[in-house]
Amino acid sequence: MSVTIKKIAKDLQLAVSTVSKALSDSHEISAETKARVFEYAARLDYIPNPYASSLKKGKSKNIAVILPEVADSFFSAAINGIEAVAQEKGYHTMVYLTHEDIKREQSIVRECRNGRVDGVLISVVAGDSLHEHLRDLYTNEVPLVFFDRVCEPIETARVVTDDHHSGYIATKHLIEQGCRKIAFLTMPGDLAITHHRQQGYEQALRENGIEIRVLYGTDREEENLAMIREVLQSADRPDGIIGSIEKLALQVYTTCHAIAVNIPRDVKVIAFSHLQIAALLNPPLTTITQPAYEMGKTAATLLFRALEKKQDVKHEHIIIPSVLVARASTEVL
Amino acid sequence: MSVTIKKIAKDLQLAVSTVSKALSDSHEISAETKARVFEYAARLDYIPNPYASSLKKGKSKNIAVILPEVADSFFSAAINGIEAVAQEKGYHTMVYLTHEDIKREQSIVRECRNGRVDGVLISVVAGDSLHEHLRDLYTNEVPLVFFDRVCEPIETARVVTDDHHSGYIATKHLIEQGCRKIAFLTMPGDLAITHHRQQGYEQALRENGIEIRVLYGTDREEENLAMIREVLQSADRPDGIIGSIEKLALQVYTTCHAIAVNIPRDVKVIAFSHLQIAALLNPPLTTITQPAYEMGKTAATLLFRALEKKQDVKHEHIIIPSVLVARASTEVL
DNA sequence: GTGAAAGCGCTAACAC
DNA sequence: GTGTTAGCGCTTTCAC
Repeated sequence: MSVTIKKIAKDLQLAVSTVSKALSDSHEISAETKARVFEYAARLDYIPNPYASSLKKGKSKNIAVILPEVADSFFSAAINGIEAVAQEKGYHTMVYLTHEDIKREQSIVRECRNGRVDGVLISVVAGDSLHEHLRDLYTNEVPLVFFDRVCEPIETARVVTDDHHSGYIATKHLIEQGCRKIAFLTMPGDLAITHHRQQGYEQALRENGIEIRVLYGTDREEENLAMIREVLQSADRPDGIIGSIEKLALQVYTTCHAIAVNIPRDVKVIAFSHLQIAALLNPPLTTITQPAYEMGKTAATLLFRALEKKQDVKHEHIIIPSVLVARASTEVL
Repeated sequence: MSVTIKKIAKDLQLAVSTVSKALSDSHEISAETKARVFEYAARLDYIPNPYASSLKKGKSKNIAVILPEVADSFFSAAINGIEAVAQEKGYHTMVYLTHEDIKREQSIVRECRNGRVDGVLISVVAGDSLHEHLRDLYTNEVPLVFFDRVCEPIETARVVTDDHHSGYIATKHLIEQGCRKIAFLTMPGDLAITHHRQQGYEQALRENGIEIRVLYGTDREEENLAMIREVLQSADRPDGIIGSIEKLALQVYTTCHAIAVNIPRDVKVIAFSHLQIAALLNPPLTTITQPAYEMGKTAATLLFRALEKKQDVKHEHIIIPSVLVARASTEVL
């Protein structure tokens, strides 16, 4: 068995409560006793049982990070930011992946409601508008922070990037580079983030009298590749494509390579992406780069404000700007 | 307050233990009572307090995944595999990042020793040979599985890829493509994984009477870029480079782009990498692709065998082969 | 400054 | 088939 307060108390001929207080450096305990306890605890390599104290205190020192997936470079970077803050604050990070499945999201969120975690950071699944499970968290007073993909009907803290504006400047960029037939490649469903990007796109097109053309991808890669191929080989092939999701943009690249459509000569491509190596692609990919690490860090910091300082952060809506990095994929030849 | 067994017992005029047994579907309890309990629990949306049961049962249903970082595509994919298995088994995944810092690794591992987690999956930090903290886990009977980066002196379950052989075939591949001055780019420190790759490299060179040339990177990107640049501009520039770490290989790409050294004409490049988009790079990068998702999944499965079936998996050393995918970066022009 | 005792929510041995 | 009870390891009143 591992060493407990009880054992320390017995060996040191002290009461359990005295040891407990000594270990938490209570002012009620004499310096001398504290020293004895600390020293002995260190000698036995005492590590407190987190469950006993969690049970008693009603807090776990755990946070949940619920993500659609982690293969994506955006979420990897975000985890980094979140975990960094959590570790600094002495919290533990539980990671859950929903794989874009609302059922999983629901059951995961449900499990977050009985003390296993003190707070939740979430980037919601795409494609569905159910959100009662999130509201329930809320009712159970588990602080909740949205980052990147928010669920708009739930009024709580959120950290996002300026998606509308990003969609707008991405589109303007293509127009400036001479594109006149610009397609917006996105996923179906009601993901606020892609909607906002699309709205920015549409606004820019409207201002320039250009026709709107939205293409929808699916979860299946082969289907997407076939669809993209068809579009690129069609008579009115777009001369510019905006990938609202990194994965989709890369599928455009794959297709172009496969059927020898030249980027940027035949079609210019810009992507919402967090890829570190966009510059190493063929051709280097113009990106709207989201501040993933920053967003993760900020979201976590917000959560800890709610947890530790009991501050109400419900109404904090933080927007961290993305930056457009122009590269060869949108160059005028 | 949230709903507890006590409340259900009181409302249903049953004993706490009866409710507890009913909820765990014990055969001691009548079907009728079970039904009443289940129904009422569902109606109140009862969620068991994990800490109470963990405290009592001495197990947490949590596992720890300790990684150097997560920005890397390899570890992202591995987390995916691990989390998938954990979720299926009803376990929770705690993710910890060491950022290659042995001190952090030590303190994280220490925290895993008092019941917070039932088992640990780890890919150890590079560059240091301290491992007493790992041995301690061991002594506390916390099952431990190494994946990818193992700590060899600790005799426990491990899931790795065939690094020696991979190093060997990577080198042979370069030789077959006509390279005669082949450099191995790696990190200093005693990481078994890079050592094995290096040994494979050295063996292939020895068999072909080619001189060994090992280049060491650091944690600082600028330093690496400067070093790589110097090597590429030197009189006896290598005609082939093996990146034993994905990041280093990409730094070679960055440098080549910057100083207009042509891959593969001037220098051929092959990398140990899990990049999905290696084919989209300029030029497409030849890789030794590690089965990251598989490795994560296998490691987790092994851990659960130890946890659930109490099987001794200490002596399981599973090797999952990597595959060489030849692309343009090693093409003969 | 220290100790005794209750109790967090749950489980499991044992009694009835 | 159901209830009583003790206790997991810790914190926190409240006595002394």
